[in-house]
Amino acid sequence: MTSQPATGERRRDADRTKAEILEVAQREFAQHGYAGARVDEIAALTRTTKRMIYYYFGSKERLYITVLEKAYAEVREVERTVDVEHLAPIEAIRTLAELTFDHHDAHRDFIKLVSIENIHQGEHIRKSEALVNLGTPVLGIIERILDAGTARGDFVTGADATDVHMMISAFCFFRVANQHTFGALFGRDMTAPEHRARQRRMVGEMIVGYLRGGGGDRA
Amino acid sequence: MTSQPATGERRRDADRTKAEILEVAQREFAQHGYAGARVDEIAALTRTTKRMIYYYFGSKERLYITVLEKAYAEVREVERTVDVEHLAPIEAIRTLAELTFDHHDAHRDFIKLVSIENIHQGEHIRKSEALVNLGTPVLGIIERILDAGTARGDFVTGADATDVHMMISAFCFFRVANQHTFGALFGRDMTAPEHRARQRRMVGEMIVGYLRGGGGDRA
DNA sequence: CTGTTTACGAACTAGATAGTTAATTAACGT
DNA sequence: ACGTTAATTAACTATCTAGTTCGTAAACAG
Repeated sequence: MTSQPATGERRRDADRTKAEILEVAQREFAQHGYAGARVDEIAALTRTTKRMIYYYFGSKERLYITVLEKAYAEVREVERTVDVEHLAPIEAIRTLAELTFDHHDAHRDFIKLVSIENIHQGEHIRKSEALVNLGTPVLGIIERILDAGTARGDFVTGADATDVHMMISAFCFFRVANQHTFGALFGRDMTAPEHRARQRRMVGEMIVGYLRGGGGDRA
Repeated sequence: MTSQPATGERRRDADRTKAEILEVAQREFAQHGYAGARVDEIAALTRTTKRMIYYYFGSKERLYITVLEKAYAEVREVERTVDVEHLAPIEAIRTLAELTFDHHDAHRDFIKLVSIENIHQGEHIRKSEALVNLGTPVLGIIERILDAGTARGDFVTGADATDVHMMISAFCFFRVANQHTFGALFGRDMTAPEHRARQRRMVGEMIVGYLRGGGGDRA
């Protein structure tokens, strides 16, 4: 019998140490911003020490970039498994919008990281080849839905896939990202349960209304 | 003849010192975030010293809150002078959306400050009575447009003013706030001139399409 | 012209913070 | 069993940063 406990609980385990650091770092960066997050605090919240952060990640910035990469990788994994193309175009785009809504609603930390990265003019995301090189599958999906819908005559606009993606993302992102200032100014927590279902319907109606051309003719 | 120069250029001028500090502070907070902004750097970029920042504002946090208050005050001033209610409901809401678009497009620093404030869970905005107490006039405007449109039968949805405001803001805010990550991932600078006019039309078509109920019936 | 107030600047400080050094020990192949 | 390497710890440091101390002089009222 060795000193090693049963279920892979080694005292020294590079993978689990790295994973734990990343998990805590994600929370801390999301909560305090890049400059506001403290390496000491991240270390204190793990079962390991600050030295390990530098051992595995080299610097605060590289740790942050790794957190970003991991967060985006998870998003892409979800997008990869989305299958809405068996639906009729209108239902397909509506479903995609609702899935985007659900995803944003469920991944608050990711949204904060994206906000933070934009405050810093995307200087870190640009340093990550992993992020810049890989495109996202979602644009292809939207493109095909748009083509099908236009062919059928369901969609009147010659809408652009990137624009449509932006429109959907904007709605889903905003209600989570700006919940605090919006709440303070308008006295409504957009992310509260009582608004969720209604707003989820809204994204679908918005995007379908737009694509059908309901706002098109100027009169 | 005194030593005082002609055009109000006194060597000591509390108002202009305060104003200069606020102006520089806004840029610095917007560019680096709350924690990332440096009081020393702000001071260095003014014609005065760090001591003056503490003399007039007391602390980094109070300086930041004052910057926020000033930024919001400017927005409210614009909103206050908006007059779209003489237009027919559809044109009124479309015009409001386009004005919101223009305003967000022109006030990048404001958008960054709002993003920063949300990263900090709105903890500073809540400390400002000036911001929490005063509502915004825009909700009233939208409400009246919605009522008029519903009465006429132009708008089918019993849409809520706050929701509509959110939908418009989301689109206008997102394309500016997230331009860097979006640009890095999709290779398109949403805020580039060549996309501006098209996206401006999009907001209007989106909101009108939604309010007319173009995405409503599920089929 | 003079005393008081308001505005200002230079230099300083205590504590925080990213990053390091160097010694230690667990794991693993042989 | 044993030497090598990978993983880990504790303590340290140089620098930065928000906030302060103290002294000075312009502006202004009488």
